[in-house]
Amino acid sequence: MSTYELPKAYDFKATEERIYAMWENGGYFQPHNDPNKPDFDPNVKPFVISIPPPNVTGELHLGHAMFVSMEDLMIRYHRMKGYSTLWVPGTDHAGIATQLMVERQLIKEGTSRETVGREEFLRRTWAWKEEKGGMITKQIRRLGASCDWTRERFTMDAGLSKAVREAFVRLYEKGMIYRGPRLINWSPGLKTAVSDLEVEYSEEPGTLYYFKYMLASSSPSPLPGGEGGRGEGEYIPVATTRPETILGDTAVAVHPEDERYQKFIGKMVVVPMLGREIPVIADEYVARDFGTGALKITPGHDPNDYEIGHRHGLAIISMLDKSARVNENGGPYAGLDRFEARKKLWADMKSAGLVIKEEPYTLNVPRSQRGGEIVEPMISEQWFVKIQSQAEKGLAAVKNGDIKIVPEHFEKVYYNWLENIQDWCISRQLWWGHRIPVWYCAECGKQTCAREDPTACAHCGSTKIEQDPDVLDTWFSSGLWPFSTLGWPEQTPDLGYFYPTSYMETGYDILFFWVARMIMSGLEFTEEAPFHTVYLHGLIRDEHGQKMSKTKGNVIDPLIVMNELGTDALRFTLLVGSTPGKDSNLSLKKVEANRNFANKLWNAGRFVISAFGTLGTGQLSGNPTTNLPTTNLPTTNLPDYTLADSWIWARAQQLIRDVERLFQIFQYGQAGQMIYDFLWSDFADWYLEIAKQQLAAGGARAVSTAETLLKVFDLSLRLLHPFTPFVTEEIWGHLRSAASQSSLAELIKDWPEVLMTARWPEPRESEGWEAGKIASFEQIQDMVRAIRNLRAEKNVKPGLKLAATVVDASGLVQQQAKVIAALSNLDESRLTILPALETKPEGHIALVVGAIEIYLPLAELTDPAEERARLSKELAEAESQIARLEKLLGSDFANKAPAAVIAKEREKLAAYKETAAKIQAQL
RNA sequence: GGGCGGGUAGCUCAGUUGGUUAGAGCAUCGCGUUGACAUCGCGAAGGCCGUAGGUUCGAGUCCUAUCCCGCCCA
Repeated sequence: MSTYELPKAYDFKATEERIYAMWENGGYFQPHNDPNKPDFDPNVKPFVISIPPPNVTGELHLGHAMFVSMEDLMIRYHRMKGYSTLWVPGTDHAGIATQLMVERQLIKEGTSRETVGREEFLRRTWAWKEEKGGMITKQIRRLGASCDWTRERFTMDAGLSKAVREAFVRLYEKGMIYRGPRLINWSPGLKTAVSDLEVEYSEEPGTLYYFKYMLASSSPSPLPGGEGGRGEGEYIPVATTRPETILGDTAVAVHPEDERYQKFIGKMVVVPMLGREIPVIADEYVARDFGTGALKITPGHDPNDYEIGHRHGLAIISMLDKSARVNENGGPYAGLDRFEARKKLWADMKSAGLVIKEEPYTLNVPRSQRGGEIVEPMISEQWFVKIQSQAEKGLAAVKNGDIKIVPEHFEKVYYNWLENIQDWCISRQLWWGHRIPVWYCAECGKQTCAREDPTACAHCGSTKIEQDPDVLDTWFSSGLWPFSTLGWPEQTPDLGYFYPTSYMETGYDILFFWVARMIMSGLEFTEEAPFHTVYLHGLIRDEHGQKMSKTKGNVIDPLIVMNELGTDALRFTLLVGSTPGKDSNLSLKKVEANRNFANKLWNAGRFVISAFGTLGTGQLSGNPTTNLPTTNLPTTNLPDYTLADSWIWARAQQLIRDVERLFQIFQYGQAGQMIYDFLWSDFADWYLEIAKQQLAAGGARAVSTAETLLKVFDLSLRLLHPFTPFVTEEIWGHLRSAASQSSLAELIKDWPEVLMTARWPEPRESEGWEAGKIASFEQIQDMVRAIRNLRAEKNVKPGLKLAATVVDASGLVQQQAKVIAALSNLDESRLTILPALETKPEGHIALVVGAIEIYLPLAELTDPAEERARLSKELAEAESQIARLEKLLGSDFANKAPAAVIAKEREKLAAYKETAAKIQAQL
């Protein structure tokens, strides 16, 4: 057997890239059962996730790191369970973001989008995409993502574009798409419409302006002429936060029951500075206690006013152009920017005596999600999807359980949104995106909407047709993602087998933007829910819970973290630090701790591997499978498994059950924590230390120990692999090859080539012996801890091996003497174990652990009074526990609690009683 | 205004069918480096689980009220 040497520390830099290439080149990311291949078996269950496509312009941030880690975990787990697993990767063309990026480049070159023209602009955008677009997917690879890159998609690919076209045409033909002038959110800088969801509202300090709406009939005005008077005469006081919109007012509204203003209803008032006369109307929408209780109505520039305008048949005046400058309807203010107009108009009104007062007010300013400029509600000709019927189906799918949302409380959020949904504005005045497939005829004026580009009008046959210049909202194509990526509208083998997909995993921040729209589109176009489970993760914040932002300077770059601490450390931190749907705070300290965990694992692996080298050509204990001894029963001609062997095995089985249970309820973080604790606190801290002894014993004992090390470590690595794929794969590979060169080769003969396709450890029922072994081992742990504790307290030199006398009638200590001696640094040759002891040995300090008494020759280190105090304190503690438990067991608890719970408490009581009695005897 | 989430150790957080001395990481304090690991080991200290009621044999966990903090929608 050759010696197997590994470096002292895990070197992730030398590992990750190599392992990833090995996986990808080995074809392991592709589903093992592929409907495009001849040996396809339709009975194998698929497990499918479509990646939330990042912006093709994007650079990796922690949000990406989070979803990649989470989805990769889900995927790897299912792959190991034997599902034919497919994770479809891809990117999104990100209309606005990408267009802006290319435009910026053009401006740098001293030209512009308009100058080069649409065709050239698109050519440049594609060129940019080809050159730089792969960056984000390379970065996703660094995270260890096991997605099938051979199936990578882009929303502007021919296939996906065809899907978008098909979807649009179908909706159009069903009458579910319409075009018309509506009040929409206009982004004046980008000069495009944006949807309601793309507007964010921020509270900002502003001003509430109070002014006079003069009554038109309140004659005679001291100054003749229709200039709105000089502020003397009858008027309605009105307050507004946006005075410039006065130019577009078409009514003043008051509450019908407002006594102050009832008399004005039906009369006309005069628009300041313009002299237009507009009516005073009554509407219950008006809040009497806000402002002056009278509301100016600007249907062309405010969503609520738009509604009111509709109710009352008011005129709609647009007073801003596409750059948000005042247009011809603003009279003398035409040409001014909206904010300049506000100032000038207010100044003019002031000199006209129409101003009452100004007061500070907190505004809710609508800002564009992209770029942050103030969005202007405006009337504009746009395309809309009638959403009502889709929304109803989307609601039903979750309500009837076809789709489950994790965590559950987001179902309410989802309902709330769909129940109040508005038609979706899908057109964008951009060049980069899927162009709206509608042509207008110059002759008959009708629209032609077609799957293939038409050459003539479908109505009159004229060739004078022109395509709508607008493109579709990027989310329109993203909404088709789960099925368009699989080939829809073609009935491809992939679509047939892998659709509907399984989980949709993403951040809760795009529940409406994306998840809800995918559900609606899926139901609309495929008549199936596109996935059965939605798992929403939280947002990643900095270590004090602050949102990360460039301005705050608290952004953590995942690439830097991976460079410095390793991908596994980052992944494990994100996965274990998160609970479904809850934001989590990331600190580099945690990542560092998890880097240490990877190293711990590495070194545990080194130890296990080193154990193989000590074996020589011993024989195996039997049952040569990956699934470990099915029982702890001894096989012939080998010694029994030791207590430690049985304990670690029982604990490992317990862990497998726990992990499985937690995975089923999406508690991945807790599962990861349990694996961590098992590996560190049980396997490394206790079992490895004991294994050292057992290996040193040589012979059959060493063989069975090495076997247990191998099997338990193998199971642990399998469980951990979905969390930290690189380090586990690397160690497992070494484990495999070292074992293959050892006398344990038989044990690994059914291991696959790589850990990522190894079988997931299946939970099995316990066999009955476990609880006893665990309890015994825990007694040993308690003893060892008590001795270590005392040694530390008394400052016993770490190198000094103590003699000891132990009183134990159960035989456990006798049996485990070596283990106890080694772990608590006792001198085994001077360890006396007695079933009973009449008198306390001279010069010793006593420790009591349950029924076991331990005497250590440390009296000279201790003041007898101090010693009595220590024991008294312990006695008091035990007695208070006894009192507590006796009270508990004397109460209704003993009648009403389940038997098992009561029994547990009785046992505790018995143990405390025993301890108390033993301590009593010392005093 | 409507809805949702949270307040647990100095810090950041776990704690999912209520089971009876509340856990982790980091930070703090002792002690310790000849072969798995100082990216480490051994030990210690630290919490009346926001507050007040209620349900229950039993509440961090369920209910009600209340105070803070955060988010989403209008």
